[in-house]
Amino acid sequence: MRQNPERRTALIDAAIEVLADQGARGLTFRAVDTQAGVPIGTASNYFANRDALLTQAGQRVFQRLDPGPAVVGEALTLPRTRESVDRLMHEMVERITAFRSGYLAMLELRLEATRRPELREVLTKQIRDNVQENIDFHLASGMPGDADTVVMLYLSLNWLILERLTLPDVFGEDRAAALISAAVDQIVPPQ
Amino acid sequence: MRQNPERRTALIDAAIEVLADQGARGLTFRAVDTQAGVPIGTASNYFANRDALLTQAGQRVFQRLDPGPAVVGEALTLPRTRESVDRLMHEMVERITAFRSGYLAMLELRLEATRRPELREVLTKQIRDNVQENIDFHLASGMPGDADTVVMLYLSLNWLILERLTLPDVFGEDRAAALISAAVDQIVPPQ
DNA sequence: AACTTACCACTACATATGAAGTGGTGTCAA
DNA sequence: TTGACACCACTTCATATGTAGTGGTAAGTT
Repeated sequence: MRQNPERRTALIDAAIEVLADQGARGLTFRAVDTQAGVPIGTASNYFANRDALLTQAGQRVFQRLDPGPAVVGEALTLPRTRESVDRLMHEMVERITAFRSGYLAMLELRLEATRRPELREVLTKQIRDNVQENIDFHLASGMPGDADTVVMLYLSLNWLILERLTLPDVFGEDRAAALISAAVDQIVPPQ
Repeated sequence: MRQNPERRTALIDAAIEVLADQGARGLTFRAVDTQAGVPIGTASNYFANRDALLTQAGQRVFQRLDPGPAVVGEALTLPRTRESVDRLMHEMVERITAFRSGYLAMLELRLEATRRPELREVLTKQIRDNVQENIDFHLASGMPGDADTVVMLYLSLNWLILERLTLPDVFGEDRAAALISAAVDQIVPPQ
């Protein structure tokens, strides 16, 4: 098992692209090698088997989806209004939508998780923590709404993103943007 | 190309199971033959290629998810209250969740649609019509809420189902059920 | 400066899996 | 007897995996 961390990360990122492009079943050592532009056999030297590749890709997607301290810090300076929530939700959806391959890879992994208990555990923990973080942050920020509000936004906006990334013409570009605001309007309680 | 319609339907239903079990990439003629319990080569005699199998599976899932006149008729006898909406949503989620393989197959097809324009068109039309039917039905039923209400329920409950079917332990069984009601509470306007 | 050790990139091979398609045979019914 | 279908076998092709082996480079040692 090789150690070089940059190369390792590059391979995992390549794996994410492969997942998005070709699906979970298309994720092979060779496909990752090709995507990463490294010689055949390299990925095989870095990961014991496909499972390792899958779980590490799952973790990496979350790592890359993390908004980072800049965004979080900025959010805390906003007034505690529904308008601020609206703005934050737009930002979040755009940020996630922009990482198309990551989101699609995540969906592939979810489906793969129905067949692989180990992967399922890893993903369950990640998602659970992620939801909880969102709830904690929302409550700490003093924005209007409770834990259920956050969960509802999580549910509806996730499917909205899925819809945009898989069947963009179901709702058009504009309608999808309007639906973000509609979600906030309906879900976040008046102050 | 063979004609026998029962056998054809049986093969498409087998394809749905294969999609759910093994993913889009696992959908091969042989896998369908095996799943359907027919001799190798049969599916190949009924469908010109994989694309035909995929698109027909997509249509079939919707066909099988259709609630049927009994449910629709009953819904129209309900009082026009938020409680009725709550009940209908529970029914719908249960009905869809019960057809696990169909829903998972649908998700596989969505992801596959990112790579296949033809499939994408078919699915886009199906989903669009489906959403529109839901809106029309809701408005015709006189239940509280407008078109946006229906869309929001569509978004949030779909992701809730996805969560239950792929990572059931993120929200437990009970919490998931409670979230259906929470969605209705937050999204359907007071009367 | 020469030697040693460890790590890594890359290549190549042995093996396995499984898919597609086609053509042929048997069977039943009109 | 002719046509449609079910079933089966064989060929061809494509692609995966895991591992062994080769050579290069960098760092530390004597």
